[in-house]
Amino acid sequence: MPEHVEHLENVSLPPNQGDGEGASRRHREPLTRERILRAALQVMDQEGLEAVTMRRLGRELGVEAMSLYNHVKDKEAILEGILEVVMAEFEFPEETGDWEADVRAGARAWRRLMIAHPTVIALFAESKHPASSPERLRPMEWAFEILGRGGLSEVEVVRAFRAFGGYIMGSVLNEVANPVPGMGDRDHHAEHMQLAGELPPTEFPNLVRLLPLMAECDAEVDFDFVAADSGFPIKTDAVRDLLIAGLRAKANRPAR
Amino acid sequence: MPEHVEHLENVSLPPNQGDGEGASRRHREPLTRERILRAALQVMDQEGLEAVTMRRLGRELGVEAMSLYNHVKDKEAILEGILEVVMAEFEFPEETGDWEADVRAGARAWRRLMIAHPTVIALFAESKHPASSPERLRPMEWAFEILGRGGLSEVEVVRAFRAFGGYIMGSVLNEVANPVPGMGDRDHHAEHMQLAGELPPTEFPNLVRLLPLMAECDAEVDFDFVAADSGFPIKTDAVRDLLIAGLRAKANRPAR
DNA sequence: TAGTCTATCCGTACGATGTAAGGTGTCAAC
DNA sequence: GTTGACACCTTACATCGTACGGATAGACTA
Repeated sequence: MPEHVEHLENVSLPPNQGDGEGASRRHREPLTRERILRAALQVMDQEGLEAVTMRRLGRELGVEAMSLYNHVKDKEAILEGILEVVMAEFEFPEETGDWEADVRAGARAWRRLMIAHPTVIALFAESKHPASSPERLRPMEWAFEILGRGGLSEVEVVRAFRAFGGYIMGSVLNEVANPVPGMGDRDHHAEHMQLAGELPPTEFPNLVRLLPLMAECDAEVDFDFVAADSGFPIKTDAVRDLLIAGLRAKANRPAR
Repeated sequence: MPEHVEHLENVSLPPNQGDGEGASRRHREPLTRERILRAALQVMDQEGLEAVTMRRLGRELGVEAMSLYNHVKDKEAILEGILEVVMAEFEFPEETGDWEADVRAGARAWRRLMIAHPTVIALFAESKHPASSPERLRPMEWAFEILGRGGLSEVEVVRAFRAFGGYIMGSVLNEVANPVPGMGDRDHHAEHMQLAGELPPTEFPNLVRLLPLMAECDAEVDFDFVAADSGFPIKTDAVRDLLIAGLRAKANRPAR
Protein backbone atom coordinates (compact mmCIF):
# COMPACT_ATOMS: atom_id res chain seq x y z
CA MET A 1 0.00 0.00 0.00
CA PRO A 2 2.58 2.63 0.91
CA GLU A 3 4.41 2.35 -2.35
CA HIS A 4 1.17 2.78 -4.15
CA VAL A 5 0.56 6.05 -2.33
CA GLU A 6 4.01 7.31 -3.22
CA HIS A 7 3.37 6.49 -6.80
CA LEU A 8 0.19 8.43 -6.61
CA GLU A 9 1.71 11.58 -5.20
CA ASN A 10 4.62 11.55 -7.57
CA VAL A 11 2.52 11.20 -10.63
CA SER A 12 -0.61 13.14 -9.83
CA LEU A 13 0.83 16.28 -8.27
CA PRO A 14 3.52 17.47 -10.65
CA PRO A 15 4.86 20.64 -8.97
CA ASN A 16 3.28 20.03 -5.62
CA GLN A 17 4.85 18.89 -2.39
CA GLY A 18 3.40 19.32 1.09
CA ASP A 19 3.33 22.92 2.17
CA GLY A 20 5.14 24.32 5.20
CA GLU A 21 2.39 24.50 7.76
CA GLY A 22 1.27 20.92 7.37
CA ALA A 23 -2.23 21.85 8.42
CA SER A 24 -3.68 19.62 5.70
CA ARG A 25 -1.56 16.99 4.10
CA ARG A 26 -3.47 16.96 0.87
CA HIS A 27 -3.84 20.61 0.17
CA ARG A 28 -4.58 20.08 -3.51
CA GLU A 29 -7.46 22.38 -4.13
CA PRO A 30 -10.58 20.31 -4.20
CA LEU A 31 -12.09 19.24 -7.45
CA THR A 32 -15.24 21.05 -8.38
CA ARG A 33 -17.66 21.26 -11.24
CA GLU A 34 -16.36 24.72 -12.02
CA ARG A 35 -12.76 23.59 -12.28
CA ILE A 36 -13.73 20.64 -14.44
CA LEU A 37 -15.72 22.75 -16.85
CA ARG A 38 -13.04 25.38 -17.08
CA ALA A 39 -10.41 22.75 -17.85
CA ALA A 40 -12.71 21.15 -20.40
CA LEU A 41 -13.30 24.45 -22.16
CA GLN A 42 -9.59 25.16 -22.27
CA VAL A 43 -8.74 21.77 -23.72
CA MET A 44 -11.49 22.11 -26.27
CA ASP A 45 -10.42 25.57 -27.35
CA GLN A 46 -6.82 24.57 -27.72
CA GLU A 47 -7.00 21.06 -29.10
CA GLY A 48 -10.47 20.57 -30.42
CA LEU A 49 -13.47 18.59 -29.34
CA GLU A 50 -12.05 15.12 -29.69
CA ALA A 51 -9.31 15.96 -27.19
CA VAL A 52 -11.91 16.42 -24.48
CA THR A 53 -11.81 13.04 -22.82
CA MET A 54 -12.42 11.99 -19.25
CA ARG A 55 -8.90 10.70 -18.74
CA ARG A 56 -7.45 13.79 -20.34
CA LEU A 57 -9.44 16.10 -18.10
CA GLY A 58 -8.36 14.05 -15.11
CA ARG A 59 -4.73 14.39 -16.09
CA GLU A 60 -5.26 18.10 -16.58
CA LEU A 61 -6.60 18.39 -13.04
CA GLY A 62 -4.17 16.01 -11.36
CA VAL A 63 -6.86 13.48 -10.69
CA GLU A 64 -8.03 10.13 -11.95
CA ALA A 65 -10.75 10.01 -14.58
CA MET A 66 -13.30 8.43 -12.32
CA SER A 67 -13.04 11.20 -9.77
CA LEU A 68 -14.76 13.53 -12.17
CA TYR A 69 -17.95 11.55 -11.76
CA ASN A 70 -18.32 12.89 -8.24
CA HIS A 71 -19.05 16.29 -9.68
CA VAL A 72 -20.65 15.68 -13.04
CA LYS A 73 -23.08 13.04 -14.13
CA ASP A 74 -21.79 12.29 -17.57
CA LYS A 75 -19.41 13.31 -20.23
CA GLU A 76 -22.44 14.77 -21.89
CA ALA A 77 -23.01 16.85 -18.79
CA ILE A 78 -19.52 18.22 -19.17
CA LEU A 79 -20.22 19.15 -22.76
CA GLU A 80 -23.43 20.87 -21.79
CA GLY A 81 -21.48 22.50 -19.01
CA ILE A 82 -19.00 23.92 -21.47
CA LEU A 83 -21.86 25.58 -23.26
CA GLU A 84 -22.95 27.00 -19.95
CA VAL A 85 -19.51 28.42 -19.23
CA VAL A 86 -19.24 29.94 -22.67
CA MET A 87 -22.64 31.53 -22.44
CA ALA A 88 -21.65 32.96 -19.09
CA GLU A 89 -18.84 34.74 -20.88
CA PHE A 90 -21.28 36.68 -23.02
CA GLU A 91 -20.55 40.36 -22.51
CA PHE A 92 -23.82 42.19 -22.33
CA PRO A 93 -23.32 45.49 -24.13
CA GLU A 94 -24.28 48.66 -22.35
CA GLU A 95 -27.71 49.66 -23.45
CA THR A 96 -27.76 53.00 -25.16
CA GLY A 97 -31.47 53.44 -25.57
CA ASP A 98 -31.01 53.55 -29.32
CA TRP A 99 -32.77 50.39 -30.41
CA GLU A 100 -30.80 49.84 -33.57
CA ALA A 101 -27.49 50.45 -31.86
CA ASP A 102 -28.39 48.01 -29.12
CA VAL A 103 -29.38 45.29 -31.55
CA ARG A 104 -26.20 45.87 -33.48
CA ALA A 105 -24.08 45.70 -30.34
CA GLY A 106 -25.82 42.52 -29.26
CA ALA A 107 -25.17 40.87 -32.59
CA ARG A 108 -21.55 41.88 -32.43
CA ALA A 109 -21.12 40.59 -28.88
CA TRP A 110 -22.64 37.27 -29.85
CA ARG A 111 -20.36 37.00 -32.80
CA ARG A 112 -17.32 37.80 -30.68
CA LEU A 113 -18.27 35.01 -28.33
CA MET A 114 -18.62 32.49 -31.13
CA ILE A 115 -15.30 33.52 -32.65
CA ALA A 116 -13.58 33.20 -29.29
CA HIS A 117 -14.80 29.61 -28.94
CA PRO A 118 -15.47 28.34 -32.44
CA THR A 119 -15.81 24.74 -31.40
CA VAL A 120 -18.95 25.39 -29.41
CA ILE A 121 -20.77 25.53 -32.70
CA ALA A 122 -20.13 21.83 -33.11
CA LEU A 123 -21.36 21.45 -29.57
CA PHE A 124 -24.55 23.28 -30.41
CA ALA A 125 -24.99 21.15 -33.48
CA GLU A 126 -24.75 17.97 -31.44
CA SER A 127 -26.44 19.05 -28.25
CA LYS A 128 -29.50 16.96 -27.58
CA HIS A 129 -31.25 19.29 -25.19
CA PRO A 130 -32.10 22.90 -25.93
CA ALA A 131 -30.81 24.01 -22.55
CA SER A 132 -29.53 22.24 -19.50
CA SER A 133 -29.35 25.21 -17.21
CA PRO A 134 -30.91 28.67 -17.01
CA GLU A 135 -27.48 30.29 -17.13
CA ARG A 136 -27.17 29.16 -20.67
CA LEU A 137 -30.26 31.11 -21.58
CA ARG A 138 -29.45 34.49 -20.08
CA PRO A 139 -28.13 36.01 -23.32
CA MET A 140 -31.22 34.75 -25.10
CA GLU A 141 -33.42 36.40 -22.52
CA TRP A 142 -31.51 39.62 -22.99
CA ALA A 143 -31.86 39.41 -26.76
CA PHE A 144 -35.59 38.93 -26.47
CA GLU A 145 -35.74 41.88 -24.13
CA ILE A 146 -33.85 44.17 -26.49
CA LEU A 147 -35.65 43.03 -29.59
CA GLY A 148 -38.98 43.47 -27.86
CA ARG A 149 -38.29 47.14 -27.20
CA GLY A 150 -38.43 47.92 -30.89
CA GLY A 151 -42.17 47.55 -31.05
CA LEU A 152 -42.18 44.13 -32.68
CA SER A 153 -44.97 41.72 -31.97
CA GLU A 154 -44.19 38.63 -29.94
CA VAL A 155 -44.03 36.39 -32.97
CA GLU A 156 -41.86 38.88 -34.72
CA VAL A 157 -39.45 38.96 -31.82
CA VAL A 158 -39.11 35.22 -32.05
CA ARG A 159 -38.57 35.37 -35.77
CA ALA A 160 -36.11 38.20 -35.52
CA PHE A 161 -34.16 36.26 -32.94
CA ARG A 162 -34.05 33.26 -35.21
CA ALA A 163 -32.97 35.33 -38.15
CA PHE A 164 -30.16 37.05 -36.29
CA GLY A 165 -29.01 34.05 -34.36
CA GLY A 166 -29.12 31.99 -37.48
CA TYR A 167 -27.18 34.45 -39.51
CA ILE A 168 -24.42 34.95 -36.97
CA MET A 169 -24.17 31.29 -36.12
CA GLY A 170 -24.06 30.35 -39.74
CA SER A 171 -21.49 32.89 -40.78
CA VAL A 172 -19.18 31.82 -37.99
CA LEU A 173 -19.78 28.21 -38.92
CA ASN A 174 -18.87 29.01 -42.50
CA GLU A 175 -15.73 30.75 -41.50
CA VAL A 176 -14.29 28.24 -39.06
CA ALA A 177 -14.18 25.14 -41.17
CA ASN A 178 -11.10 24.12 -39.23
CA PRO A 179 -12.22 23.26 -35.71
CA VAL A 180 -8.79 23.37 -34.17
CA PRO A 181 -7.74 26.98 -34.06
CA GLY A 182 -4.11 27.51 -33.25
CA MET A 183 -3.21 27.64 -36.89
CA GLY A 184 -5.53 30.14 -38.36
CA ASP A 185 -5.79 31.71 -41.78
CA ARG A 186 -2.50 30.65 -43.30
CA ASP A 187 -3.41 27.03 -43.25
CA HIS A 188 -6.89 27.65 -44.43
CA HIS A 189 -5.72 29.86 -47.21
CA ALA A 190 -3.18 27.32 -48.38
CA GLU A 191 -5.76 24.58 -48.38
CA HIS A 192 -8.15 26.68 -50.41
CA MET A 193 -5.46 27.59 -52.87
CA GLN A 194 -4.41 24.01 -53.33
CA LEU A 195 -8.00 22.93 -53.75
CA ALA A 196 -8.55 25.61 -56.36
CA GLY A 197 -5.47 24.38 -58.18
CA GLU A 198 -6.71 20.82 -58.31
CA LEU A 199 -10.17 21.69 -59.56
CA PRO A 200 -10.93 21.14 -63.24
CA PRO A 201 -11.21 24.75 -64.42
CA THR A 202 -13.73 24.05 -67.14
CA GLU A 203 -16.18 22.53 -64.71
CA PHE A 204 -15.55 24.92 -61.84
CA PRO A 205 -14.60 28.25 -63.37
CA ASN A 206 -16.16 30.35 -60.64
CA LEU A 207 -14.68 28.35 -57.82
CA VAL A 208 -11.22 28.46 -59.31
CA ARG A 209 -11.51 32.21 -59.58
CA LEU A 210 -13.23 32.95 -56.28
CA LEU A 211 -11.96 30.36 -53.84
CA PRO A 212 -8.68 32.16 -53.21
CA LEU A 213 -10.65 35.33 -52.61
CA MET A 214 -12.70 33.51 -50.06
CA ALA A 215 -9.74 32.73 -47.91
CA GLU A 216 -8.33 36.19 -48.27
CA CYS A 217 -11.08 38.55 -47.43
CA ASP A 218 -11.55 39.24 -43.80
CA ALA A 219 -14.68 37.71 -42.44
CA GLU A 220 -15.03 40.43 -39.87
CA VAL A 221 -15.51 42.83 -42.73
CA ASP A 222 -17.94 40.43 -44.32
CA PHE A 223 -20.03 40.55 -41.27
CA ASP A 224 -20.53 44.24 -41.73
CA PHE A 225 -20.49 44.10 -45.52
CA VAL A 226 -20.45 47.83 -45.83
CA ALA A 227 -20.61 49.79 -49.02
CA ALA A 228 -20.83 53.42 -48.20
CA ASP A 229 -23.03 54.62 -51.00
CA SER A 230 -25.37 52.26 -52.63
CA GLY A 231 -28.41 54.27 -53.42
CA PHE A 232 -30.44 51.79 -51.45
CA PRO A 233 -32.72 53.49 -48.96
CA ILE A 234 -31.12 51.83 -45.96
CA LYS A 235 -28.53 53.70 -44.01
CA THR A 236 -25.80 51.15 -44.45
CA ASP A 237 -26.42 47.94 -46.26
CA ALA A 238 -24.39 45.66 -44.12
CA VAL A 239 -26.09 42.32 -44.29
CA ARG A 240 -26.71 42.55 -40.63
CA ASP A 241 -28.00 46.05 -41.00
CA LEU A 242 -30.32 44.88 -43.71
CA LEU A 243 -31.93 42.70 -41.15
CA ILE A 244 -32.12 45.53 -38.68
CA ALA A 245 -33.61 47.90 -41.17
CA GLY A 246 -36.17 45.35 -42.20
CA LEU A 247 -37.16 44.83 -38.63
CA ARG A 248 -37.39 48.53 -37.98
CA ALA A 249 -39.68 48.92 -40.91
CA LYS A 250 -41.80 46.13 -39.54
CA ALA A 251 -41.91 47.75 -36.15
CA ASN A 252 -42.81 51.19 -37.38
CA ARG A 253 -45.62 49.99 -39.57
CA PRO A 254 -47.37 47.17 -37.80
CA ALA A 255 -49.11 45.04 -40.35
CA ARG A 256 -52.50 46.50 -41.00
CA MET B 1 -12.63 -24.61 -41.39
CA PRO B 2 -15.93 -25.76 -42.90
CA GLU B 3 -17.87 -25.04 -39.76
CA HIS B 4 -16.42 -21.60 -39.73
CA VAL B 5 -17.76 -20.99 -43.20
CA GLU B 6 -21.17 -22.20 -42.17
CA HIS B 7 -21.11 -19.83 -39.29
CA LEU B 8 -20.25 -17.10 -41.69
CA GLU B 9 -23.09 -17.75 -44.07
CA ASN B 10 -25.64 -18.15 -41.34
CA VAL B 11 -24.75 -14.96 -39.60
CA SER B 12 -23.68 -12.65 -42.37
CA LEU B 13 -26.27 -13.40 -45.00
CA PRO B 14 -29.59 -13.20 -43.24
CA PRO B 15 -32.09 -14.11 -45.98
CA ASN B 16 -29.57 -15.47 -48.40
CA GLN B 17 -28.88 -19.04 -49.39
CA GLY B 18 -27.06 -20.12 -52.53
CA ASP B 19 -29.00 -19.36 -55.66
CA GLY B 20 -30.21 -21.93 -58.15
CA GLU B 21 -27.66 -21.66 -60.90
CA GLY B 22 -24.62 -21.97 -58.67
CA ALA B 23 -22.51 -19.99 -61.05
CA SER B 24 -21.00 -18.02 -58.16
CA ARG B 25 -21.38 -19.37 -54.68
CA ARG B 26 -21.00 -15.96 -53.05
CA HIS B 27 -23.42 -13.88 -55.00
CA ARG B 28 -23.73 -11.22 -52.33
CA GLU B 29 -23.48 -7.99 -54.23
CA PRO B 30 -19.97 -6.68 -53.80
CA LEU B 31 -19.19 -4.02 -51.27
CA THR B 32 -18.42 -0.64 -52.74
CA ARG B 33 -17.69 2.87 -51.59
CA GLU B 34 -21.11 3.92 -52.85
CA ARG B 35 -22.96 1.29 -50.86
CA ILE B 36 -21.00 2.11 -47.75
CA LEU B 37 -21.68 5.82 -47.98
CA ARG B 38 -25.34 5.29 -48.69
CA ALA B 39 -25.69 3.03 -45.69
CA ALA B 40 -23.80 5.52 -43.55
CA LEU B 41 -26.06 8.34 -44.58
CA GLN B 42 -29.12 6.31 -43.85
CA VAL B 43 -27.94 5.31 -40.40
CA MET B 44 -26.99 8.88 -39.64
CA ASP B 45 -30.32 10.27 -40.77
CA GLN B 46 -32.28 7.75 -38.78
CA GLU B 47 -30.27 7.35 -35.60
CA GLY B 48 -27.92 10.25 -35.40
CA LEU B 49 -24.22 10.73 -35.80
CA GLU B 50 -23.02 8.59 -32.90
CA ALA B 51 -24.76 5.56 -34.39
CA VAL B 52 -22.44 5.69 -37.39
CA THR B 53 -19.83 3.21 -36.37
CA MET B 54 -17.67 0.88 -38.39
CA ARG B 55 -19.12 -2.26 -36.86
CA ARG B 56 -22.62 -0.92 -37.27
CA LEU B 57 -22.10 -0.13 -40.93
CA GLY B 58 -20.64 -3.56 -41.39
CA ARG B 59 -23.69 -5.17 -39.83
CA GLU B 60 -25.89 -3.01 -42.02
CA LEU B 61 -24.10 -4.31 -45.11
CA GLY B 62 -23.79 -7.92 -44.01
CA VAL B 63 -20.06 -7.63 -43.68
CA GLU B 64 -17.42 -7.41 -41.00
CA ALA B 65 -16.19 -3.99 -39.89
CA MET B 66 -12.70 -4.40 -41.25
CA SER B 67 -13.96 -5.13 -44.73
CA LEU B 68 -14.96 -1.53 -45.06
CA TYR B 69 -11.32 -0.55 -45.07
CA ASN B 70 -10.91 -2.09 -48.49
CA HIS B 71 -13.03 0.70 -49.91
CA VAL B 72 -12.50 3.69 -47.64
CA LYS B 73 -9.40 4.89 -45.90
CA ASP B 74 -10.84 5.99 -42.62
CA LYS B 75 -13.93 6.56 -40.66
CA GLU B 76 -13.28 10.20 -41.33
CA ALA B 77 -13.31 9.42 -45.03
CA ILE B 78 -16.76 7.95 -44.58
CA LEU B 79 -17.93 11.10 -42.84
CA GLU B 80 -16.53 13.26 -45.61
CA GLY B 81 -18.14 10.87 -48.03
CA ILE B 82 -21.52 11.41 -46.43
CA LEU B 83 -21.14 15.10 -47.10
CA GLU B 84 -20.34 14.24 -50.68
CA VAL B 85 -23.45 12.11 -51.06
CA VAL B 86 -25.65 14.76 -49.52
CA MET B 87 -24.25 17.46 -51.72
CA ALA B 88 -24.88 15.25 -54.71
CA GLU B 89 -28.53 15.27 -53.73
CA PHE B 90 -28.75 19.02 -54.20
CA GLU B 91 -31.49 19.70 -56.70
CA PHE B 92 -30.37 22.46 -58.96
CA PRO B 93 -33.41 24.60 -59.68
CA GLU B 94 -34.26 25.37 -63.25
CA GLU B 95 -32.87 28.73 -64.14
CA THR B 96 -35.56 31.20 -65.08
CA GLY B 97 -33.36 34.06 -66.17
CA ASP B 98 -34.89 36.19 -63.44
CA TRP B 99 -31.95 36.78 -61.16
CA GLU B 100 -33.93 37.27 -57.99
CA ALA B 101 -36.08 34.26 -58.62
CA ASP B 102 -33.03 32.10 -59.24
CA VAL B 103 -31.30 33.23 -56.08
CA ARG B 104 -34.48 32.62 -54.14
CA ALA B 105 -34.88 29.15 -55.63
CA GLY B 106 -31.27 28.32 -54.86
CA ALA B 107 -31.65 29.37 -51.26
CA ARG B 108 -34.77 27.30 -50.95
CA ALA B 109 -33.16 24.24 -52.50
CA TRP B 110 -30.23 24.52 -50.15
CA ARG B 111 -32.52 24.80 -47.21
CA ARG B 112 -34.52 21.78 -48.30
CA LEU B 113 -31.34 19.78 -48.47
CA MET B 114 -30.28 20.78 -44.97
CA ILE B 115 -33.71 20.01 -43.58
CA ALA B 116 -33.68 16.60 -45.23
CA HIS B 117 -30.38 15.74 -43.54
CA PRO B 118 -30.13 17.92 -40.46
CA THR B 119 -27.22 16.03 -38.97
CA VAL B 120 -24.88 17.05 -41.75
CA ILE B 121 -24.68 20.40 -40.04
CA ALA B 122 -22.81 18.74 -37.21
CA LEU B 123 -20.62 17.14 -39.82
CA PHE B 124 -19.88 20.51 -41.35
CA ALA B 125 -19.09 21.88 -37.95
CA GLU B 126 -16.55 19.14 -37.30
CA SER B 127 -15.17 18.64 -40.77
CA LYS B 128 -11.47 19.35 -40.82
CA HIS B 129 -11.06 19.89 -44.52
CA PRO B 130 -13.07 22.38 -46.56
CA ALA B 131 -13.67 19.85 -49.29
CA SER B 132 -12.49 16.33 -49.92
CA SER B 133 -13.89 15.95 -53.39
CA PRO B 134 -15.00 18.25 -56.21
CA GLU B 135 -18.48 16.73 -56.13
CA ARG B 136 -19.02 18.32 -52.80
CA LEU B 137 -18.42 21.73 -54.32
CA ARG B 138 -20.75 21.60 -57.29
CA PRO B 139 -23.63 23.42 -55.59
CA MET B 140 -21.20 26.08 -54.46
CA GLU B 141 -19.97 26.53 -57.98
CA TRP B 142 -23.53 26.88 -59.13
CA ALA B 143 -24.29 29.43 -56.42
CA PHE B 144 -21.30 31.50 -57.44
CA GLU B 145 -22.43 31.30 -61.03
CA ILE B 146 -25.94 32.48 -60.28
CA LEU B 147 -24.88 35.19 -57.87
CA GLY B 148 -22.33 36.46 -60.35
CA ARG B 149 -24.99 37.05 -62.96
CA GLY B 150 -26.52 39.80 -60.90
CA GLY B 151 -23.71 42.17 -61.64
CA LEU B 152 -21.99 41.85 -58.30
CA SER B 153 -18.26 42.28 -58.08
CA GLU B 154 -16.16 39.23 -57.28
CA VAL B 155 -15.74 40.14 -53.66
CA GLU B 156 -19.42 40.84 -53.39
CA VAL B 157 -20.25 37.44 -54.79
CA VAL B 158 -18.11 35.86 -52.12
CA ARG B 159 -19.72 37.94 -49.43
CA ALA B 160 -23.19 37.31 -50.69
CA PHE B 161 -22.51 33.61 -50.71
CA ARG B 162 -21.32 33.75 -47.14
CA ALA B 163 -24.31 35.77 -46.07
CA PHE B 164 -26.81 33.42 -47.66
CA GLY B 165 -25.07 30.24 -46.74
CA GLY B 166 -24.60 31.48 -43.24
CA TYR B 167 -28.17 32.50 -42.80
CA ILE B 168 -29.65 29.28 -44.10
CA MET B 169 -27.17 27.09 -42.28
CA GLY B 170 -27.74 28.97 -39.08
CA SER B 171 -31.49 28.96 -39.23
CA VAL B 172 -31.54 25.23 -39.83
CA LEU B 173 -29.05 24.75 -37.02
CA ASN B 174 -31.28 26.76 -34.73
CA GLU B 175 -34.29 24.76 -35.64
CA VAL B 176 -32.93 21.27 -35.32
CA ALA B 177 -31.59 21.32 -31.80
CA ASN B 178 -32.50 17.65 -31.59
CA PRO B 179 -30.11 15.77 -33.86
CA VAL B 180 -32.14 12.60 -33.99
CA PRO B 181 -35.18 13.34 -36.09
CA GLY B 182 -37.77 10.60 -35.92
CA MET B 183 -39.65 12.40 -33.21
CA GLY B 184 -40.06 15.88 -34.47
CA ASP B 185 -41.87 18.87 -33.10
CA ARG B 186 -43.91 17.27 -30.36
CA ASP B 187 -40.90 16.35 -28.34
CA HIS B 188 -39.22 19.63 -28.95
CA HIS B 189 -42.31 21.52 -28.03
CA ALA B 190 -42.74 19.60 -24.82
CA GLU B 191 -39.16 20.18 -23.82
CA HIS B 192 -39.48 23.88 -24.45
CA MET B 193 -42.68 24.05 -22.48
CA GLN B 194 -41.18 22.23 -19.56
CA LEU B 195 -38.12 24.42 -19.64
CA ALA B 196 -40.26 27.53 -19.67
CA GLY B 197 -42.14 26.19 -16.68
CA GLU B 198 -38.98 25.65 -14.66
CA LEU B 199 -37.53 29.05 -15.36
CA PRO B 200 -37.71 31.68 -12.64
CA PRO B 201 -40.23 34.06 -14.19
CA THR B 202 -38.83 37.19 -12.56
CA GLU B 203 -35.42 36.62 -14.08
CA PHE B 204 -36.59 35.33 -17.43
CA PRO B 205 -39.88 37.04 -18.17
CA ASN B 206 -39.37 37.17 -21.91
CA LEU B 207 -38.25 33.57 -22.20
CA VAL B 208 -41.16 32.31 -20.18
CA ARG B 209 -43.49 34.20 -22.44
CA LEU B 210 -41.82 33.51 -25.78
CA LEU B 211 -40.28 30.06 -25.49
CA PRO B 212 -43.55 28.25 -26.11
CA LEU B 213 -44.09 30.44 -29.14
CA MET B 214 -40.70 29.42 -30.40
CA ALA B 215 -41.61 25.79 -30.55
CA GLU B 216 -44.97 26.52 -32.06
CA CYS B 217 -44.36 28.72 -34.99
CA ASP B 218 -43.42 26.99 -38.16
CA ALA B 219 -39.85 27.52 -39.08
CA GLU B 220 -40.63 27.20 -42.75
CA VAL B 221 -42.69 30.31 -42.42
CA ASP B 222 -39.89 31.97 -40.48
CA PHE B 223 -37.65 31.41 -43.38
CA ASP B 224 -39.87 33.52 -45.51
CA PHE B 225 -40.96 35.83 -42.74
CA VAL B 226 -43.59 37.43 -44.83
CA ALA B 227 -45.79 40.30 -43.88
CA ALA B 228 -47.85 41.28 -46.82
CA ASP B 229 -47.96 44.99 -46.39
CA SER B 230 -45.28 46.65 -44.42
CA GLY B 231 -44.70 49.93 -46.15
CA PHE B 232 -41.09 49.01 -46.56
CA PRO B 233 -39.85 49.52 -50.09
CA ILE B 234 -38.95 45.91 -50.63
CA LYS B 235 -41.33 43.64 -52.41
CA THR B 236 -41.68 41.17 -49.62
CA ASP B 237 -39.67 41.56 -46.49
CA ALA B 238 -38.86 37.98 -45.89
CA VAL B 239 -35.53 37.95 -44.15
CA ARG B 240 -34.12 36.12 -47.08
CA ASP B 241 -35.64 38.58 -49.46
CA LEU B 242 -34.12 41.39 -47.48
CA LEU B 243 -30.77 39.97 -48.36
CA ILE B 244 -31.74 39.62 -51.98
CA ALA B 245 -33.05 43.14 -52.19
CA GLY B 246 -29.91 44.49 -50.60
CA LEU B 247 -27.79 42.64 -53.06
CA ARG B 248 -29.84 43.83 -55.98
CA ALA B 249 -29.40 47.39 -54.84
CA LYS B 250 -25.70 46.76 -54.66
CA ALA B 251 -25.66 45.28 -58.11
CA ASN B 252 -27.66 48.02 -59.78
CA ARG B 253 -25.61 50.79 -58.32
CA PRO B 254 -22.02 49.62 -58.20
CA ALA B 255 -20.18 51.55 -55.53
CA ARG B 256 -18.79 54.66 -57.12
C1' DT C 1 -8.33 10.73 22.33
C1' DA C 2 -10.64 7.31 19.99
C1' DG C 3 -14.29 6.07 16.86
C1' DT C 4 -17.61 6.62 13.31
C1' DC C 5 -19.65 9.11 9.19
C1' DT C 6 -19.55 10.98 4.80
C1' DA C 7 -17.58 12.95 0.84
C1' DT C 8 -14.03 12.42 -2.18
C1' DC C 9 -10.82 9.93 -4.67
C1' DC C 10 -8.41 5.72 -6.59
C1' DG C 11 -8.00 0.99 -8.94
C1' DT C 12 -9.84 -2.39 -11.51
C1' DA C 13 -12.73 -4.01 -15.00
C1' DC C 14 -16.06 -4.33 -18.88
C1' DG C 15 -17.99 -3.32 -23.22
C1' DA C 16 -17.50 -0.58 -27.35
C1' DT C 17 -14.81 2.01 -30.43
C1' DG C 18 -11.18 2.73 -34.57
C1' DT C 19 -7.85 0.25 -36.84
C1' DA C 20 -3.10 -2.42 -37.63
C1' DA C 21 -1.57 -7.11 -39.10
C1' DG C 22 -2.18 -11.20 -41.09
C1' DG C 23 -5.09 -15.23 -42.44
C1' DT C 24 -8.54 -17.39 -45.80
C1' DG C 25 -11.36 -17.79 -49.59
C1' DT C 26 -12.68 -16.96 -54.72
C1' DC C 27 -11.78 -15.95 -59.35
C1' DA C 28 -9.06 -14.78 -63.70
C1' DA C 29 -5.01 -15.55 -66.23
C1' DC C 30 -1.50 -18.43 -67.34
C1' DG D 1 -3.09 -26.98 -61.96
C1' DT D 2 -0.52 -22.95 -60.24
C1' DT D 3 -0.33 -18.29 -59.21
C1' DG D 4 -1.60 -14.00 -58.31
C1' DA D 5 -4.79 -10.32 -57.02
C1' DC D 6 -8.44 -9.09 -54.47
C1' DA D 7 -12.32 -9.13 -51.15
C1' DC D 8 -13.33 -10.57 -46.96
C1' DC D 9 -12.55 -12.39 -42.21
C1' DT D 10 -10.21 -13.05 -37.59
C1' DT D 11 -7.54 -11.63 -34.01
C1' DA D 12 -5.50 -8.14 -31.26
C1' DC D 13 -4.56 -3.66 -29.22
C1' DA D 14 -4.99 1.04 -27.52
C1' DT D 15 -8.36 4.11 -26.02
C1' DC D 16 -12.81 5.50 -24.88
C1' DG D 17 -16.97 6.07 -21.26
C1' DT D 18 -18.27 4.34 -17.03
C1' DA D 19 -20.07 0.65 -13.27
C1' DC D 20 -18.40 -1.09 -8.95
C1' DG D 21 -16.01 -1.37 -4.73
C1' DG D 22 -12.15 -0.26 -1.75
C1' DA D 23 -9.21 3.41 0.36
C1' DT D 24 -8.51 7.95 2.60
C1' DA D 25 -9.39 12.29 4.43
C1' DG D 26 -11.71 15.82 7.47
C1' DA D 27 -15.76 16.56 10.51
C1' DC D 28 -18.44 15.12 14.07
C1' DT D 29 -19.57 12.44 18.18
C1' DA D 30 -18.31 10.47 22.57
